[in-house]
Amino acid sequence: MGLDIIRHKVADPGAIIARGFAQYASLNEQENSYLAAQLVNVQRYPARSELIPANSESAAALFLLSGWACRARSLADGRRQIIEFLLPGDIVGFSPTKGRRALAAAYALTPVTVSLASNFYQAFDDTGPFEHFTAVRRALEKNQEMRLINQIVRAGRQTAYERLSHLLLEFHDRLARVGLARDYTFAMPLTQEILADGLGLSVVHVNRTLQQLRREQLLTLTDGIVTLLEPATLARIADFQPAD
Amino acid sequence: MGLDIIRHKVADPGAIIARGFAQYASLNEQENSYLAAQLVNVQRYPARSELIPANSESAAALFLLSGWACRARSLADGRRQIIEFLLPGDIVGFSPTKGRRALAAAYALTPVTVSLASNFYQAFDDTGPFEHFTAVRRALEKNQEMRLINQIVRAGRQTAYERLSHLLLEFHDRLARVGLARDYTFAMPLTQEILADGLGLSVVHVNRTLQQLRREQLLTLTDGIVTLLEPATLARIADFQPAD
DNA sequence: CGATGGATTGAAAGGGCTCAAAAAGGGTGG
DNA sequence: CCACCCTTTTTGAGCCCTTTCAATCCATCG
Repeated sequence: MGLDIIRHKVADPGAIIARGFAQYASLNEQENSYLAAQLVNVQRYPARSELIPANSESAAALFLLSGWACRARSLADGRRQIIEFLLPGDIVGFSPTKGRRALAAAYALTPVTVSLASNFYQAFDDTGPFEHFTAVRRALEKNQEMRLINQIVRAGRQTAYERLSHLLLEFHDRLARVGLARDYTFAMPLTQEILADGLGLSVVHVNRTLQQLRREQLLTLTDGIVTLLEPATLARIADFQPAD
Repeated sequence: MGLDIIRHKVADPGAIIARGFAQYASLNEQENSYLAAQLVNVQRYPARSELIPANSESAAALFLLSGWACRARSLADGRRQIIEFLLPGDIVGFSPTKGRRALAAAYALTPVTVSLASNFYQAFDDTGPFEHFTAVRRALEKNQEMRLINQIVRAGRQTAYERLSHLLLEFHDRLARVGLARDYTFAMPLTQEILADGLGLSVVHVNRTLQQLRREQLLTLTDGIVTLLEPATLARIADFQPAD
């Protein structure tokens, strides 16, 4: 198998969703089969495609089976800010739970495969028939809020060096939870321009900051594969605390 | 009355909560009286006090009747980032809805009066007995997420000049909704240091940026009273779009 | 009246940006 | 397998927005 796991070549693409859910509640048989049934409608989108338009309303959920996506907002003059990154196992446009109205557009950053689960959010309501989904929904909401808060702190008060370290630690933490990291190595299929839009930096500065981290032997990044060589040092630099 | 409204001297302090709720759903009599009953336990806290510790769990809601608060996170070396500002009418620590665990500490920025509503969140659940509260909860969650997103875009991609304009427009928008602005004039009881922590800037630069905005006749700010003289121009500068 | 917190100003340094161009990859068609 | 094109990464240089460090000013208050 080798790098297969890291490169996200998994036999059953739906397994990643189940693995994600299982972190927060152990589902019963009924719930597991409902979940599996929701994942059958698989679709592919190319990089850069808009998965969910801003201000759109929908009761459907998009489970991200493979590939990376983001929610982003652009200013009138073209500056773009990525609000949050969405990784395999995440739900794209999870926010529709609230008012069912996307507050920012979601885009594919790489080619992605998603499962379109229409009306899934109904099952997620407290009033839904599945007792354990509420716990999962709350956990996902909490994770999302934590991501937004981290993004604010990074952009508001950290240097480029700290920001980049922090974001990479976050990626590792999130991927490791769904089994997409081996030790401290994981795939990060993002261009430096995308990183820049996520960090609130210029591409050039992302490049130079990455080089600094490499020069200091804190990490390697080649061919889209990141290895955090000194995770403890990076965590200290970035003031990083993993979600519980 | 004059400036009384702006200075937040209102006869019935609980009215501001009802006004806030009424924006999102028209409550029935039962709901209104439940809400009123929740507001009787009024408490005062001085500026700088910690209203909700980070990582604390609670099913109680704090209705902010008067004064301003924030959620904030500090880095190990003392740098502080305000995640979001909480204005009169807001619910402090609203996030406990999710997992009932505060992700960031909440602090009073001025002396505040709050109503402590224990177990209020139960009434907010979809399973609660009050049919209109779900709509309100969703609207509040949406507003909060929008605030976090705005904070990210400001800090990540806007200049100091744009950031400050944007934040002041947001304050106006939010205060106007609960009747705490007259035209484009409102009270903003924040020091420049607090603004700096909210904007991800240094105090000195906030000061200079404010002076620039004043010099250009875009606003006035004296004695904690802001007047946006050219709201349309400010909105264009800041790429501001009010919540629907 | 000294003490204190906040606003303001000046000067200098620096982190990060812009502009520009060169390398390095990665496909694609011939 | 090479030529060509387009994207991405890397470098260099200069600039500027923002920060830091220090004072000073100002109002409030015990």
